[in-house]
Amino acid sequence: MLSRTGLYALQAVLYLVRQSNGDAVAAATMAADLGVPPNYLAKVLNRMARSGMLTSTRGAHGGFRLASDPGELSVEDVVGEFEELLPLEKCLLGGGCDPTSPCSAHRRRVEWHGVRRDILRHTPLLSLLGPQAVPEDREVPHHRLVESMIKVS
Amino acid sequence: MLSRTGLYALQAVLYLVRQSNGDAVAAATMAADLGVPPNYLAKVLNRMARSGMLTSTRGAHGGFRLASDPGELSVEDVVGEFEELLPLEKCLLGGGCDPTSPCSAHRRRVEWHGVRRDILRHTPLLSLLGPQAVPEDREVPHHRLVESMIKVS
DNA sequence: GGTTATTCGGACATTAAGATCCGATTAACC
DNA sequence: GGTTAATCGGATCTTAATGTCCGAATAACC
Repeated sequence: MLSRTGLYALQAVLYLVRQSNGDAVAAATMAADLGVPPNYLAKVLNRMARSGMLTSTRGAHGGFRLASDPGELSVEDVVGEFEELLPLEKCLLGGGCDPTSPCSAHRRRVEWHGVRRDILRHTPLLSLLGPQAVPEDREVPHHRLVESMIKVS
Repeated sequence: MLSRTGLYALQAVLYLVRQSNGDAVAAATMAADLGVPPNYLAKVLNRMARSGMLTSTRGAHGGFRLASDPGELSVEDVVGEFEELLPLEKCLLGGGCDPTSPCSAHRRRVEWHGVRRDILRHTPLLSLLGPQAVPEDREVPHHRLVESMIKVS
């Protein structure tokens, strides 16, 4: 469900959260610490900087910093930039139902899409760092979980 | 999370469930009805036949049939064949923790893997065909859902 | 102002998944 | 037994994601 790229983004942000002295971190050191491909991580970081999630400074002592309070971030905030799952033209069951009056299976897929986004949006980034930090842990019906795992698009 | 191939497998089995007269269905007709690439679907069906989920008969009036009662099948039964997500050598947070004494983040990932499999295993295939057919719909903690979406391996 | 450490971003390479092609085999039907 | 309709499975092509390389820009420090 998460692309490798999205996973790198998540790792990078979590890394910066754990660093949390004010220093910028160079892409190369971050990559070495995380054990991920340095040049590719650089690209991912660059993209995150352009999207406003990180700030970057060039030159000596440069690198990347979090642009905002990580306590405010959701998983979706981090990962959304890298996950394009928009179109839903085709019906899972193969009926040629058109977008204006979709069949029931079709409608469910659209729902799933929303469910997934919703869940990622409502999950605080920091909750991934430990079981202690999960505020308001809502229960989700079992079958919806499966639905959210099914690739949309 | 589901590969496209896994999705094809799911579509194919659901298609056969909905057919449900005793006739075998040719890969080509199934592909046409579902709107998926015929030659590729043929390969997927072939693999399912070899794994024992479908039976295949060659020649005229040949094609594919379900090998067993679909009511007994879980989503995992259908999809598991196509989803290899085994190794977990590396720790998400980059600490070089070894497999014998993994760090807490590492341990969580192992959990996630199990959670995902468990969920797919406990979801009846037929529950995907409509909201009516979901027996014993257990509730799952929200954060576990997110964990299960994070790509394992 | 020169040197050094870094990001920036475009061009290119690699890889795995997805998809296609086709000849060989097999079963039904005449 | 020949024809037809299907699976079988190996070889190959395509595409998108991932990953590498490198020159240019830029900021800190001497």
